[in-house]
Amino acid sequence: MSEEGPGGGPTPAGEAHRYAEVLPDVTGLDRTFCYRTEGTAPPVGAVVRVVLNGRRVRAWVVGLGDSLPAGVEAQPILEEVSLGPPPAVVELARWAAWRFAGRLRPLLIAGSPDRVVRRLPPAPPGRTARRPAPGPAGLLEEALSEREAVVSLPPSSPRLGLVEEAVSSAARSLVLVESRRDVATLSERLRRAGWPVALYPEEWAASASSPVVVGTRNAVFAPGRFELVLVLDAHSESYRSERSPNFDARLVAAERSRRESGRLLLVSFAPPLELVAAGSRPVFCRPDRATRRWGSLSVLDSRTEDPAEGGYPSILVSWLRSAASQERLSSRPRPVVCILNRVGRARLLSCSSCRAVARCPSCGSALVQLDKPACKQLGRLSCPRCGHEEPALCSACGSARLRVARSGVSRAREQLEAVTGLAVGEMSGPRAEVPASPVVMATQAALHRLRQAALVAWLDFDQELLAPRFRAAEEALVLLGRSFRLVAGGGPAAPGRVVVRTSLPDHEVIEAARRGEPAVVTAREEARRRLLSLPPYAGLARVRGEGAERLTGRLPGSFQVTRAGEGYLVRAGSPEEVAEALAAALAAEPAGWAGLGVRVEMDPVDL
DNA sequence: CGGACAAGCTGA
DNA sequence: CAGCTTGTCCGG
Repeated sequence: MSEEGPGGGPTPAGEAHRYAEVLPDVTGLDRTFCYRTEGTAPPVGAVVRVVLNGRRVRAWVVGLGDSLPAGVEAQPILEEVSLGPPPAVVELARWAAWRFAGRLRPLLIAGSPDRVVRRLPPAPPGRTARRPAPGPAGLLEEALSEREAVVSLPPSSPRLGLVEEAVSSAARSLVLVESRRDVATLSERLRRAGWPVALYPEEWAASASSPVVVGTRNAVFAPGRFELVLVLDAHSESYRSERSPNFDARLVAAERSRRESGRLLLVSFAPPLELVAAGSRPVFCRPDRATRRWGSLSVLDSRTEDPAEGGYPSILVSWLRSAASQERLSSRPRPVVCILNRVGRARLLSCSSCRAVARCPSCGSALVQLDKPACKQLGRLSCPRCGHEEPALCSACGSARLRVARSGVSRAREQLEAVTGLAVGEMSGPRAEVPASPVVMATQAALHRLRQAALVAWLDFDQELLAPRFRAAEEALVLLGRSFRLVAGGGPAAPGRVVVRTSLPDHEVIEAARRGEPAVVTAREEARRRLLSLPPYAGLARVRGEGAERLTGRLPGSFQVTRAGEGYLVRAGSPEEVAEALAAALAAEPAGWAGLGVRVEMDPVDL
């Protein structure tokens, strides 16, 4: 906040405060203002209506006091509109705004009801469910005796029993899941098992007192106090907000459970280093090898295959065919899924006569060939970075004979159809329909869209293993875990198979998935990131926008600032140091966020 | 953000 | 110079 709130110090609850510090619900205005309260002051967090600069706007009460900053004349609060986040959640949101160097408003929105709530319903009677039988080998019992713990279970472990066991250990639990779909399925199952469940944010009012609250990332700002916060699929990137402030619900959950003296339980088949680094939280996993296994992983070494097979080795083709024919006999056939993480027709083209690679004349990156809906004119080349388009001709020699050096899904679909003799459908993009064909050629979007698969085959897993991002290994392991979850749908009687084609069959990601031991990856990552001073052993932030230079210029000399694309990368010993320095630099700015025009991305993922 | 108000552009 | 666009400033 760039302004002083009303003074007067802390006053006992219920006392009639004369002034309220208020944050208007106005984009681009991250300042608080003081208003007069009439009668009983609204509580901190309440949504009120005030007149600001002649317009009536909604605002949150973020503080209360009995005196005004000098030279300010306060107008009255017009009305109390709705309940909002309780004071402790407002404080949590303030912490998150600091930690992720962003504005408070989006976080208060995350913690507020989506429609007007005048009063909270009475707390429902205690749980009506039976006490569930203890889950896998007392694993959870041990984990639940810790303040914070990580539980590492195979991707296809059933989750209802686990959630029930966890939730029955606390009077009130917050369960965070990665997707809306998970909210729906998990809450429905819990209700069927007799648990009173509130969905966040739809049942905002009920979530203030319901014994179980289920929601996605924003639910970490749900009202009330929680004895237990349970985060499922804690490896999921969906816990990180992609909008500014790009808060990470896992870190906010950890902060919240510390503040509320509750427990935090993170469940994941591939716990990221950030969550387990340096023994910060004990990790519990199944003690025996057999129950730890993820499933059957077939690795195809692309270095030893016959080049004449064109990337579709005969053994793979026979697996695809037999899986497809087996599914044909089933009453609910599951698709056989091949994944190639490249959209479009061709991702790399070179000239057949002069061998020049097709590159963008303005930015230099490799030109790609996309499909019908994505490009205006079929066959033209386009630049994925700057959007430049040109005809499919070699810019060096003018030849029209371009060779596809690396194909995308749509070309791979045609090739796969030719090589297997089966009907192959295509699935790419976030809202692609699930094709009816027995075989599906897809990008990784399929891992989220499909519920089940008979087989998942990664046609070029090198691309994931060697992706130029520092979290590539962990991300690749998550992709394999998700693949195993897809093929596990057939139950123990019909175990699915995951196939990986790679030139790196001994890569630690492959080994971790084969043995069901994500710690193999974590151990390597720990060493590497320490060596390279990468998170969690450093704090990183990307600062972009007009004021980026100005803001980073105000950081103390101990901060390493480098240019990164159209922004600056700030590096220090820890994220908290970066957050603190950015907050200080911002406080020196008279107009705050609004006047400066900067966007800060804390702990960026795409580096 | 959005309104208020000022300064700049256009056309008869 | 009215009438409109564009820019800048500011909010309790």
